[in-house]
Amino acid sequence: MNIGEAAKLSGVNAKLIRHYESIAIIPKASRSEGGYRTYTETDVHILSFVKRSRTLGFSMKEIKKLVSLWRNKSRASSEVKAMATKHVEEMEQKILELQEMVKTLKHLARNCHGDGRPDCPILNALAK
Amino acid sequence: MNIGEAAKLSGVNAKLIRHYESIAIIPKASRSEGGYRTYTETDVHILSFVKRSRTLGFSMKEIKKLVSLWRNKSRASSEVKAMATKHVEEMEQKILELQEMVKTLKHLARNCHGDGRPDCPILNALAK
DNA sequence: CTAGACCTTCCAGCGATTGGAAGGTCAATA
DNA sequence: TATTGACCTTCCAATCGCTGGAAGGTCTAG
Repeated sequence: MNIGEAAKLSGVNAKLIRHYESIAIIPKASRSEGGYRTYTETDVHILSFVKRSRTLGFSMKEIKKLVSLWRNKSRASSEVKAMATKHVEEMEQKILELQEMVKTLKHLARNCHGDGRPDCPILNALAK
Repeated sequence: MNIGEAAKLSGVNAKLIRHYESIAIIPKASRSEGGYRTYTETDVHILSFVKRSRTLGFSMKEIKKLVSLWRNKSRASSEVKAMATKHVEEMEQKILELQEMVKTLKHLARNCHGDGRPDCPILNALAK
């Protein structure tokens, strides 16, 4: 199948598929006589894998590793689990940071009358 | 004062100060005879403002607006409050997404024995 | 007078896309 | 058969918020 159909089936758009190939996330597609990239079910499978990994917030670097672990039959689970755990920790940290920001801003917004009057507590606080 | 001292006082490094000037977040600094940028207390104040706004996760575009609102005496609080509220909503959305990812990955990791054995549930799930 | 600490501009890269331009290929219809 | 138009190709540029380096100018202390 051509890139368009692979895109449709995997949910990864054609532009991005080419990009993933260029940064070696996925193997180089074979080509038709006319120079079109051709894809198999397996390729679509890999693309779906990449997409789902992105959905879970893994970086492309991590995904590259995950894909290679997945493509290798060995599939040593220890490394994968370590990556997942580390990633979870990073996301939990990020959540804490965001929650802190939300808390601060909500507090500031509560004290801001939010009308045309000057003297906005939010700005005052930012200026500290 | 020179850029180095302004950096020290504001907590924004010199490179970034120049960058902020180049994208018009802060006004163009006046120059000494030798061509060095010179800063006042007020400039440092603005830089701190920018830094604190970044800490709270505002985008540079938003900060540009916030700085101009802050520099204008009028300081209509309605606009600021709206920005803050919108930003809070976006962050809360992001938190939900991250929590969803964490939940999924934690679930997967729990079922992964994490040793040398092949057949890793995390990879299997990603491949769906 | 010279060392070295500071400053200047410019250019290039990160990560993960997305967009556009300029052109080649393929399948169906006039 | 010719032509349309959907699809494909490559390459280059932009996004965002920095960060780094190179090559050079300025300032101050010894």
